Amino acid sequence: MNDKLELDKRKAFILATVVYEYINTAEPVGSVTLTQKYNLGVSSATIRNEMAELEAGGYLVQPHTSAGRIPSDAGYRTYVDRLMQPESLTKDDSRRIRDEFREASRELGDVIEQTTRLLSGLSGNLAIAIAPSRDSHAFKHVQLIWLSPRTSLIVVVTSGGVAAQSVVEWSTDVAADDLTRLSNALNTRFGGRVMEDVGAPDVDAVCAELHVSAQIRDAVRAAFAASRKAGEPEIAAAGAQNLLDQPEFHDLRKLRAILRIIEEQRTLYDLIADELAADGTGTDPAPHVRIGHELRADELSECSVVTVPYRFGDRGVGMLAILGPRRMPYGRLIALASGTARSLGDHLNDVEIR
Amino acid sequence: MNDKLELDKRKAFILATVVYEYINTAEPVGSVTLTQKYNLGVSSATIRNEMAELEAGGYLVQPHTSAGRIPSDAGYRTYVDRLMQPESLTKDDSRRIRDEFREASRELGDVIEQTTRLLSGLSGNLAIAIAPSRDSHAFKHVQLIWLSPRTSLIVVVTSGGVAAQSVVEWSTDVAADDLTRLSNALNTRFGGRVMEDVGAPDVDAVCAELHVSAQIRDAVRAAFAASRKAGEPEIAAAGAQNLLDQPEFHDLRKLRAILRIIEEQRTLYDLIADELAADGTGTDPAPHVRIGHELRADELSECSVVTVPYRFGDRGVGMLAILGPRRMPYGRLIALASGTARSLGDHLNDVEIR
DNA sequence: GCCTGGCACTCCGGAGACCCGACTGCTAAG
DNA sequence: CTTAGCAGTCGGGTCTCCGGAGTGCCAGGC
Repeated sequence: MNDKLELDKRKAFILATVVYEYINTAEPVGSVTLTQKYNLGVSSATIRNEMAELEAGGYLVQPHTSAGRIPSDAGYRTYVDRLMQPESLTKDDSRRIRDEFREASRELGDVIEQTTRLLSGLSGNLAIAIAPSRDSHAFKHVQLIWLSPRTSLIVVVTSGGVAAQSVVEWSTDVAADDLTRLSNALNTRFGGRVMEDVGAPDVDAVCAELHVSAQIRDAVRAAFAASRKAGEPEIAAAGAQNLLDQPEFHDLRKLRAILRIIEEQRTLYDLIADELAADGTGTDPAPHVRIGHELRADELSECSVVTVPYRFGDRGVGMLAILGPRRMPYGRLIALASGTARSLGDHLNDVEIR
Repeated sequence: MNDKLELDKRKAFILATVVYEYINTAEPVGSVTLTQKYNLGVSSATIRNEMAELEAGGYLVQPHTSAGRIPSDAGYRTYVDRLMQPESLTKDDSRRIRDEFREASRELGDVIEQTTRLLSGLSGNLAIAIAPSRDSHAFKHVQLIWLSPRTSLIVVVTSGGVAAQSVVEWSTDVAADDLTRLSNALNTRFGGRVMEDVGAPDVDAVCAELHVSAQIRDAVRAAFAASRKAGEPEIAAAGAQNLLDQPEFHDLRKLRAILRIIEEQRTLYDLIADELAADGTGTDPAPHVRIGHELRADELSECSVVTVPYRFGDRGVGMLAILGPRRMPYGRLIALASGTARSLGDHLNDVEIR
């Protein structure tokens, strides 16, 4: 393999055309097809020579002798990075996106799910969304609310919104005043802190000062523990059945592997999360494409993923992704993902989200 | 078809054996196989005659001439209702169920999901769970909490727990006293009501009495709307990839149809919800089996579903289900579903669930 | 030196042809 | 009522064959 192979204008055009044709037909493309469908001004023999060189350069591969060529990972990569012309949203698509978000839910989890359904429908592939993590949020407020002598409500609020709330039942009567005093003490003590810094010992200290019963102390502890756990990533996926249409997934073994990955949210999350980390603060919400082995997962060696981050106010950065066969219409999917991410961000930031 | 065909002892045994054998092998079963593997005391010719009668009676069908027989819906039905011997949980299974719930989450949604993963793993089929609906819950408490001059927290509590909470931002300063007064007024007004009876007009009336700003009124309205919407059914499914192992789903068209149903939670819910309604208050948590066309969905004509209700304190009745090919090990799956439902119910009722 | 027409070669995949095996239904006899 | 035996049916696996698509290479032309 000669990695240094420079692509002259004609080679570039041929490569682009092969990729384009293969994406549309799912059939290996040969030199004659090329000369017939696209006017290249040269004969098929010349194309053959060029294609042989492109194969030597690692951009194309032959499934078997006497078949046409299909793009390699590197071929797709070059296509996406340098040859493809960017597309913008069609009128129809952007209208459908707008309409969808016009009546979107106000519940973060619901919005995420709805977005994946939308994006999988538009793209005809599997769509994935992860919600911004609520890590590193500032403590804002805690309140113990008297409901009845034997029941109370505990609410913990962080900069990310209400992080935990629960109704608890006491075995003995509790006075409203005591709850208020405890609330105030906790608030002064924890004000300005980050959630990670509020541990069980801190809660215990305050409770001890006020001679609060063990029962109440445990309940408060649990509430804080839950509010820290609320930072767990939320993730949604939709459109798995779309993948069945693609001939590359007609093989049951491959299909099974993919389905397993989709159901294991952990793997799915990891798949996209490194992109999140790489993106850092995500000042530019640029779409990223990872192709085949770049995904570093054997089961996904025939897949590509388009990811695009979106920003949700002070809650951080979330991620939208489309997973499909390597042979995907990159231009269109990038436009769709970007457009959807933008609308999703707008929706989240405009509307009061719970 | 002669529906009145009475099954004498031998016919019953043959039918049971055919179903059993087909469940285990997935191959149409013929008369010779039967005589060889099970000692019936008669020759294969006799079995052939009997099987022909069973086919005439509608219990068996032949995929094509010169193939063995497979059970019809009616055949499975008879097997499940009258011929099959009930199984109980194996030691191993019940241990795994117990272990799983020992460290189960305290979040209802999480528990539901975890349960489907457990049940799909144990059963090797698709597992579905729906959480008890929170419909018809009693209003308990509403509280507007002062966080800062420009931000407040609104919490609505129903008999089902915290139904809605949100942090709202005001465009003008708000006094803590006003919030307390409004909270008290709302509580006295709505105390003892059912959530369905608390509409926007009621909220408006109280707000008007106290001359509360439109901004606050709208926020309270939204909180109540959200808390009514919290009654929406929660549903989870896991184990779709298990279905790929079954030869009946190797046909891509069928597979696609099934996957679509699984992803459309609405359909999935409907599929199981009528069972919920039929079960009523569910005093006896008996498992139900629906076979093939009994499911009233063409896509599922080759599937069966085992459902079993579980009770969650005063929140109502939820449902656990296993969906798989008609050719499923009914005895084992019924035992698994029942056992899991029991443990799930115990867990939910013992632990303080948020 | 690059392009092109032509030719020989390769290989996949679909269409038949074929046979084997697994059943059944039926009949006649015990 | 049961049984052995037999003829008939049908699906599915295997084998062969052939056409089509495509390649690589070579020799000649611009």
